[in-house]
Amino acid sequence: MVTLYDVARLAGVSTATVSRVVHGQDRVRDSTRARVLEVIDQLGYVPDGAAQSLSRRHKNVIGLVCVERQSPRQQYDIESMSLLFYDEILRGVEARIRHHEWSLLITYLQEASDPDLPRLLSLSGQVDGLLIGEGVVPSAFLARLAKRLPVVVIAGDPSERAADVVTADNRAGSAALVSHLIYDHGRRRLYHVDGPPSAPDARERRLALHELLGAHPACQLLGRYEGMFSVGSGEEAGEKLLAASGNSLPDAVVCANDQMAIGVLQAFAKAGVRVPEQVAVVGFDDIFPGSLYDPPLTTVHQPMRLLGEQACTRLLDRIARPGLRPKAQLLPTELVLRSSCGCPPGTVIRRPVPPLRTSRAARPSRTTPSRTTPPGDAAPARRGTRKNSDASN
Amino acid sequence: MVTLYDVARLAGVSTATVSRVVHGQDRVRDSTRARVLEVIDQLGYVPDGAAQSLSRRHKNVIGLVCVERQSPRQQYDIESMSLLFYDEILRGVEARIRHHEWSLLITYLQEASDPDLPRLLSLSGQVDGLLIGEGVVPSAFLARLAKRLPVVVIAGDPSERAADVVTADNRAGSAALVSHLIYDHGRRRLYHVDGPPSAPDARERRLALHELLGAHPACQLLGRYEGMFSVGSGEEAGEKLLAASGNSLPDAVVCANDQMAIGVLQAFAKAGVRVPEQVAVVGFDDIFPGSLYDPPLTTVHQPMRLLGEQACTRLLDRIARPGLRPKAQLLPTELVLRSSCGCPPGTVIRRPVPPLRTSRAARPSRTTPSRTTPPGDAAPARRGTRKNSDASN
DNA sequence: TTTTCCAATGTAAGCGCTTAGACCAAGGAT
DNA sequence: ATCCTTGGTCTAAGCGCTTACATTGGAAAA
Repeated sequence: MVTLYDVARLAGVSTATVSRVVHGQDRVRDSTRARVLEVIDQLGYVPDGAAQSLSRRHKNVIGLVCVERQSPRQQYDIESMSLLFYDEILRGVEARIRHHEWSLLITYLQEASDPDLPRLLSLSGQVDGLLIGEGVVPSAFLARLAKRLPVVVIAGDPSERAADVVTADNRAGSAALVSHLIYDHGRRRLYHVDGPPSAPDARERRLALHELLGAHPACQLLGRYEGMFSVGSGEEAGEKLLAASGNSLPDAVVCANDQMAIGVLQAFAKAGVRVPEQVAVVGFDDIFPGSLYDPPLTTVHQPMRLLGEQACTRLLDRIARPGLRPKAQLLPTELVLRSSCGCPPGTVIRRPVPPLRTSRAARPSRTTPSRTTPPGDAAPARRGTRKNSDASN
Repeated sequence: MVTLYDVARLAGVSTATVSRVVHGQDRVRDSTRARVLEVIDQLGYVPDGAAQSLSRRHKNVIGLVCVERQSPRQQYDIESMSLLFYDEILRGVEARIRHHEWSLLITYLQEASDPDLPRLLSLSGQVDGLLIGEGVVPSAFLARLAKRLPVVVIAGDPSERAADVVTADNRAGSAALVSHLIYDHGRRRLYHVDGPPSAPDARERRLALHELLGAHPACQLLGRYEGMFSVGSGEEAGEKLLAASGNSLPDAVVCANDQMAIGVLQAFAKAGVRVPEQVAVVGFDDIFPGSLYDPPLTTVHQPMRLLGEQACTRLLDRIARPGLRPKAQLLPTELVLRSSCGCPPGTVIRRPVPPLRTSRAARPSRTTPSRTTPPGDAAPARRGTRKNSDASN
């Protein structure tokens, strides 16, 4: 291994000078610089990152932790689309750091499996800051991590207080989508394919649905299935629903994400149920394949790439200036109207979703909230175009 | 920051003892261990990765470099599916290192843009080994890198000698697909939508096509379009073809990858050309959305995840035992028959592609080869099921 | 000429960790 | 009683780099 010393010796200068040449900024005589540069090139010297990190007091590396839900089953399957989420986030993060001299350390964790937490801990020794996807890491553990280094959670629970959170405005998005179903299409009898209880985004979406339902006595929730965000569980939900409801189908099936909506679509197709004529089906997230199904899926676009970018920006900021207080940042979503909701075939409308008027209600004090917002507050809210919305700080 | 010294002092032992406790293996009296562990927990001590890397003589980090073709245009577009490739590779790599204590540093580079090479170089100072996607990094530079640390190229030119290469058997896959078109569907007049000249995989695929064509005088190549692997360029290829060929369409369009095949499909759909009745269209790679188009795309499955896994395995191996000589490893592909090739609607057949009999011809001595294999050697070859095939070493 | 000043360069003290080798009891063998 | 072991622990020398501070040798100022 070629070290700084080797270069210094061969160039007949001190290590300090070589270091200065390598980093360019300091004043070094041109002739000296040229000589050193030549030796560097000749020897193929590259500074050792570990030594640099140790000497400066930071590593210039941030960690991205992707918490996968459940165990990965099939290999190359539509199931793995849940990872699509992280791929996009990754893209955003990468775009953000590309031109700064930061590196990205990436790790995938199984959902909250205990043996993984130590991995997270040791990871925290290798980076200057941590980006954690999904709010699945226990809050207590998060607090412990956040004490050591800046942490920002992506798509986590916006009421998390230990660390920064950057997440889509799930509540507003869900409200807009359900409003569309109720007001624009007159769908009254809804069925809910929910996500796992541990998922904070599913919770926000569910809350919005319930609020809207509460505000409209004419509407009713026919039932609920607790899925796991996978296509398979969506299919099961569809089959169960079909078996249970005989010939009185609901007007619409509201799914907590696109994968499950696709599963429902598949179950319906298999049973010969026509969508949206007999039932509307809507999802959430706007994953790419959703537009390719028949009928194309109506959904809410979650700005995943932007999520990654913003989270990264925030993290870099916190690393640069420690001592900031954690805050939650809500990114606006977009209603994506295609035809599975009842809109005419060929429809492709993207409609920005403004923050809810009572967005403060999205951040209840501490405990898991249950219907904190009084009914009637969750009106469609489809004017204005304010862009970002900080819930605090 | 809490250091080893802090722990040692508080526990009343030496740093050596603390270190031994942290790493578990050495003999430490139980009572001592317990005391140290307690202090560690109380202080929330986590070893500093940089210091560890410096002290042991390795970092336990491997780098994954994804070389993106062209500049990323649209945001959330089907175009970005080229990245799908890396997402799968990433998955494979991650799966491989998950249970060993390695970390993954990931970097995206613009195709061979000069200012990026220094980034690669400095990256090489932060890792123990490098995985480089696509054979787009200039071979000379690769050699320079490989002198410093183990490097394995994923999906690169199998004739590369400076570094290890792990790649799909593009030639065999392409041969199998074209044979299917010619023999099973009697398509004689072909049109080729090729990839960029810099892409080694496109070259292998092209070579197989030409060999087959050369072996069958009854078949002819009606034309060729040089695309850039994007949907857009595929669309353009389709339009150009339509404009040029009037009402004498080719029997089949062979595309160098799925994105372009999808583009062609879209152009044909727009013009009312029926696939596969009027023209067959086939792709390569088996990206996920291909199965969702109408008609579902016939293609060759490239084991991207496996590629990542194997490449990683090889890299780890080389890191463990330096001094191995670089070798190229060819991974088997799979023919994926759906209906865009002329197979009846609903067809879904996956057929393993055995290595070509003359697989040695796939590794010409040094220079860019041109038709090294004598015509007639590229027969359909559809028996046998040998699994892996090393072209050398 | 002497003094002053400053650009250019060198010296050396860490950064936090690992680990070879030294040291020390406490048995066990002789 | 003396000499070896040997398990448990400590000492201290690095790992390769950065950087505060010291040094040096002109050029400018006096």
